Amino acid sequence: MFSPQALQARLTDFRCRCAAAGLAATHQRFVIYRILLESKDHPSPEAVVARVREQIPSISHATVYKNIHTFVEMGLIREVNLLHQTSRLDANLDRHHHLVCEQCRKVVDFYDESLDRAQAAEPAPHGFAIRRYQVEAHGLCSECQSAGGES
Amino acid sequence: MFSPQALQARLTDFRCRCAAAGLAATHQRFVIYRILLESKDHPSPEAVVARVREQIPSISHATVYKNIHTFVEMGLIREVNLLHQTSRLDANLDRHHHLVCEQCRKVVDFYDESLDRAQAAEPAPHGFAIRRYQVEAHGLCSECQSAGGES
DNA sequence: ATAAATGCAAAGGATTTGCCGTCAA
DNA sequence: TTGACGGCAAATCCTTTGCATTTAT
Repeated sequence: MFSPQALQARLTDFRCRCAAAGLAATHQRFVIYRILLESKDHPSPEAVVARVREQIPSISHATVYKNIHTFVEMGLIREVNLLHQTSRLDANLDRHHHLVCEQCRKVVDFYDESLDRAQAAEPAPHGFAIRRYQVEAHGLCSECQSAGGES
Repeated sequence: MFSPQALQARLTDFRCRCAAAGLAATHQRFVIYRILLESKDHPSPEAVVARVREQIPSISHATVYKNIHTFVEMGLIREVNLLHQTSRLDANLDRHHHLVCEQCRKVVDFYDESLDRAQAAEPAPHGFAIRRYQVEAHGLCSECQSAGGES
């Protein structure tokens, strides 16, 4: 994911950001973050648990899950899939896109011709065959804005 | 989601497509599909179970879940979130997009300036505040193409 | 008649919770 | 010292599975 130098830089930043946020720089927390930085494959929390256990065999699921949440809140990492708690179904097959609320996970249809035209200039890497583009616009729905979406 | 006429048309189509696919036109199957057509909110399977139970109180989870899978395979409905089995994490905060394999759910980073420029021409509906755009390109990775991705 | 579909209940996997002991600051 | 953190185990939620019964064709 990162060059060795960039990796070092981020790990140093990490200590600062923990200090700034008033978070203890525990060994577990540090290893979990390093594993995430080194992972090129968008791992699941379970995969992170497995990788961390190679270095800290006794680490618990709870610790890994809690730290992942902390990192997301700090903005240190992101979830690729905002909507992963459950499947979400759509019987509307017309060309359209989705607004996804980062707070409450509401999904709203979004018809927009500019977005319909989104198309890559580069060929897809690794021989990946693209079938369709789907734009997700992430943000806050009006309810969550008024509720104070300072997440 | 659809006008009354469009709804009727789709329900008629539905019977034809079931017949064509050799699927029995059961009452349960029909009601599940109608609920999906009428739902404007991208419901979860659990939400579909709840709505169907207003009409068929005795319907089982298994029936709803199995039919949803059948409908997705037939292409009658789509999943908004291809990646919903588990969270997927990304420590790479650089601007980039994702290729998602419809078959094996692998996620590959995709850097492309054209996609970076994706932006709506229309204002977002319902006062939704867009924070960032994220393009997902859905298709088949090279491994799944060779394996015969005739899903 | 017969293959497919439903319903039930139990199992499975991911994630969260509460509580207690431990550690970083 | 002390509040935050880690570990454990149980609980929860979503989804799948196996099997016996019913139903559509």
